[in-house]
Amino acid sequence: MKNLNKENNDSRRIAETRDRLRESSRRYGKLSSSTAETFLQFISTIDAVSTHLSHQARAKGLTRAGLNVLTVLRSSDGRGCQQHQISRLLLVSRANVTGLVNSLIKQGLVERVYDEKDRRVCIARITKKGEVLLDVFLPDYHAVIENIFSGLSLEDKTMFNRLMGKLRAAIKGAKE
Amino acid sequence: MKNLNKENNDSRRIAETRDRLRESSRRYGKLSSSTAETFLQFISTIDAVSTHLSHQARAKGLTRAGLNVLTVLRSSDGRGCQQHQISRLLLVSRANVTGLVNSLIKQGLVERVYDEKDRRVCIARITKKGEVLLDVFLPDYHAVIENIFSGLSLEDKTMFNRLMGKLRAAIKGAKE
DNA sequence: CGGATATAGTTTAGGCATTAATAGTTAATT
DNA sequence: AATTAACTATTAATGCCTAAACTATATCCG
Repeated sequence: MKNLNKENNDSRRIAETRDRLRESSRRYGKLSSSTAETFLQFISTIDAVSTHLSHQARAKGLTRAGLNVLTVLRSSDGRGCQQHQISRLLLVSRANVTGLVNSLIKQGLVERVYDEKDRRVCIARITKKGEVLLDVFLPDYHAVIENIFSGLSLEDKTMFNRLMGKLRAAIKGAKE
Repeated sequence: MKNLNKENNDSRRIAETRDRLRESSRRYGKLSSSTAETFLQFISTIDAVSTHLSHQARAKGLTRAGLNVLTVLRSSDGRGCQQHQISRLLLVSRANVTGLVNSLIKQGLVERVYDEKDRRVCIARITKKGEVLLDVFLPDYHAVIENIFSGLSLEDKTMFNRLMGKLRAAIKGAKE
């Protein structure tokens, strides 16, 4: 019953957003109705996926941002990473990495080591505790992701990838 | 030349993220390679679209959050909206709406009116200045959105909508 | 009527993200 | 060798976002 209400609310919410978009499209004439609908579908889905994954992480005391940093460090195999590398890999600012690493250190999941040769850089390294946490958390997290895409056949996924590539290509084109 | 480097960097970044995902998939065995790739494509595209749209808005002194509030208020046709309605429509917390409306008021784009009948509620209403701003901004913004999806045919868009619906359905199913 | 319950909005505390300014280190140039 | 430029990381200021606690008002119902 509760779920039914939620579903109805959600459908109505999307419908109202659709109405707003259509109204704007009509007013300004710059947005085709097909694009408006596809944009709406995209935004709604991003919201849903993003919220779902954040909740999964939070339930285990993690955040998606912290998780991203941990997986980067994990894959560096003990050597650790310079913070500006993390910044580049995750497409976030260096200042943000400083903060994320600070909070991971506070949780004991990461440690900082200073480079002897180049004294500008410091290396962030995942701790044993961090590795254990990933081992416990990631299998469930991956299962959640697998489930999100479980409705898509292999052909669907190929199509999905192709469509996503087209969007990124259009954006890349617009920037040049 | 600058663009070429950027493109290469971006491709390499995505490739490295792909490697990390594959490594995790192998380690834990819960993520199929097709899902890992599709998830990567999805996340990368969300990043690109989100950054692109935010920059467009910021270039005109707007934020996407503020823009969302303004378009909701615009569509209420002078009557304005209760803040909790904005919260429900945009899927953000009431506390967040308080902050967003505050900052829009500071910019003179929105005003608060208090309800005589139910003294708990206050109505947020778009000002003339806010309407003018939308009239100036939205045509360009819509053109940007149209351009993002310009590579998709009508069939592509239909497929896109269908795939997005499947993702949301899977999430809805997981919550029940 | 009057207490329990629900609703609307704000405040507080905290996390993630940005840009701009800064300090310290290294590299390049002249 | 000294100056200049580039790079790494941090800090400060700002904005979006949340959950939870709080205030005030409205409604329900025994």
